[in-house]
Amino acid sequence: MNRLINEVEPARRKTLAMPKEIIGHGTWFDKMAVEILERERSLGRSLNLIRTEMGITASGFPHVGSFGDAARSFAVTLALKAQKHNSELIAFSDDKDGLRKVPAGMPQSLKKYLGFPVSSIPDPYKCHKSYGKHMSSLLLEALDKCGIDYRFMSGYEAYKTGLFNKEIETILLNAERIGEIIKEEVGQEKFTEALPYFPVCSNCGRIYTTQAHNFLPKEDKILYSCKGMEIKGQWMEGCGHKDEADYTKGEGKLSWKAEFAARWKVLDIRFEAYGKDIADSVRVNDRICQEILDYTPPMHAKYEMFLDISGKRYSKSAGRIFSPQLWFRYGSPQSLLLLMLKRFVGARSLSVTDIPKYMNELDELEDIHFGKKEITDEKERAKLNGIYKYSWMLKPPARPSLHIPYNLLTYLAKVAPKDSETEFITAKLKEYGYKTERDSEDLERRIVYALNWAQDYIEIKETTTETTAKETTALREFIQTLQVEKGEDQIQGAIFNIARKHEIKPSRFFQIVYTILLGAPQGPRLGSYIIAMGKKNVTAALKKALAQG
RNA sequence: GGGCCCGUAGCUCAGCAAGGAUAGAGCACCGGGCUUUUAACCCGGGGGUCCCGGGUUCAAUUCCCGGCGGGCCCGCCA
Repeated sequence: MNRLINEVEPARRKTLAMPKEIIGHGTWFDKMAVEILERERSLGRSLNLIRTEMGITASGFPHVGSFGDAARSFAVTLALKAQKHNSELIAFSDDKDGLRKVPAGMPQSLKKYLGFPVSSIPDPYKCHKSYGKHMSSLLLEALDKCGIDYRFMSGYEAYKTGLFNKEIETILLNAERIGEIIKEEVGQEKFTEALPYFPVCSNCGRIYTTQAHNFLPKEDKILYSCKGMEIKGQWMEGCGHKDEADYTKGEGKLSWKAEFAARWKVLDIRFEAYGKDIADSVRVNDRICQEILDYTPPMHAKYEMFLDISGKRYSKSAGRIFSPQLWFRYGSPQSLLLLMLKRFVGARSLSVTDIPKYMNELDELEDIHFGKKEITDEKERAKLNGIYKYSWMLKPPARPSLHIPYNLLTYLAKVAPKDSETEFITAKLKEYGYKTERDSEDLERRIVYALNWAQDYIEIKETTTETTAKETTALREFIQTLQVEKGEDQIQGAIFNIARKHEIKPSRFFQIVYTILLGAPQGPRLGSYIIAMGKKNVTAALKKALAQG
């Protein structure tokens, strides 16, 4: 093959060396699907149903990171399906986990439930069966909104119904070796003594205060004592109770250091992505899965955490929650999916202020998808088009939508007069030549995003500005004129005339008026804006500014 | 102590997965157009040792190794 390339003239090399076939939709996910299939084939496992998995945290508010896990895993499932293999995503709720900390913004009354499994804590908002259910459903709502399809499983139910019984037994019987594996991989010695299982204390109801020290295989029982544990730098005191737990009845759960392995084997999981914060646990589980449970663990993909603008990680409990719901206030589900899917690796700073970028980028990708924008490189085109399709979870719309730059919409939203925002914006867009009658539903959604944005992030302040005596006189005259002039053009013209009459550069005079009305040195065409805003309001604002200046 | 990510235009970044021709975008800046200067929009312009050094290759911003600089994660639980 190499020789052949060398013999042809250089200009043709590319076409010969390049024509590697584009895999699937040309994205990372398609490549991953191929790798999974190759791996499964070489392992000789059945390809009838290839399962991917994600974990749902139920102990705190879901944030965009948890959402990303789901979006990426589901994209892999879709890629597998695109290659004609049956696949499904398991959404496994970690609702048997204990509450470690009361999340910021939640009632302090929850403190008494610290250490309790989140599925046995009442929902403080009273809309769900439990605290855990409330939290996990927030994420599930976001998934539904984005068209992410999954099979839901509850950890609490799984333990209760004995789904992991056999694996728990194997793990407990091999606890010593597991303790060594953990020590080898992460240097933690705790499990060389304690069993990798947390019983729920039959006396105080907490799960993280117990230590399991003996396993009685014949009776399916685990002996424990409720001695307390350090969680997130805080000592959680145990009640001192000693008892036995029956693991077949779900009277406890496996530690994460061994639970994934059990899940992978029982559910026959072939792919699971994970954030780098749990990389150690995954490594440990991979070994336990292979060496103890005799099941080759799923293929993995590791992704980075999201950072906020100051470089700190988005934390579920730090009160800086960037939730999917927050995103949907300013941007479409597809724009969030685009963020998650366009790149797999790499840390990313993320701020709400990035949303407009992704909204615009999605429009650009849509242009490529519908052939409105030319991309000469075939591979590049396939990839961008693929990302677009995955942003729609492979169900892209049949027709392109009406594209309006996000910043234009927020700009219009900012200056739109109260109570007639949509009308004002639509009228302006029409004036700029946009075909607003088309796709009015989509347009309305875009306007709502922009209005939310403007409301939350752009402060309109009527401000005063330093003016010279000449300028003050001019402003007074302008106020007078406003009482008389009726039309947009007349007002527009009057500004020029008054400025010239008082020997002020029109640009300076415009600046003054904009600053007073909008708090910014420029803005929309004033004649029409003043009409839209209402002459009374404008007059009042100008008078106020004069009085203060 | 262990591991990971990032370093591309003045700023923010894309491109890097499966290496390919003059390396892109937004913002900012400069010039022009849009019924007489302003927003939006459109057209044009300047601006880069793709962090440094090796290696692989016909070909490296892209892959590999080693530096330097910035940042993150884990080291209890999850």
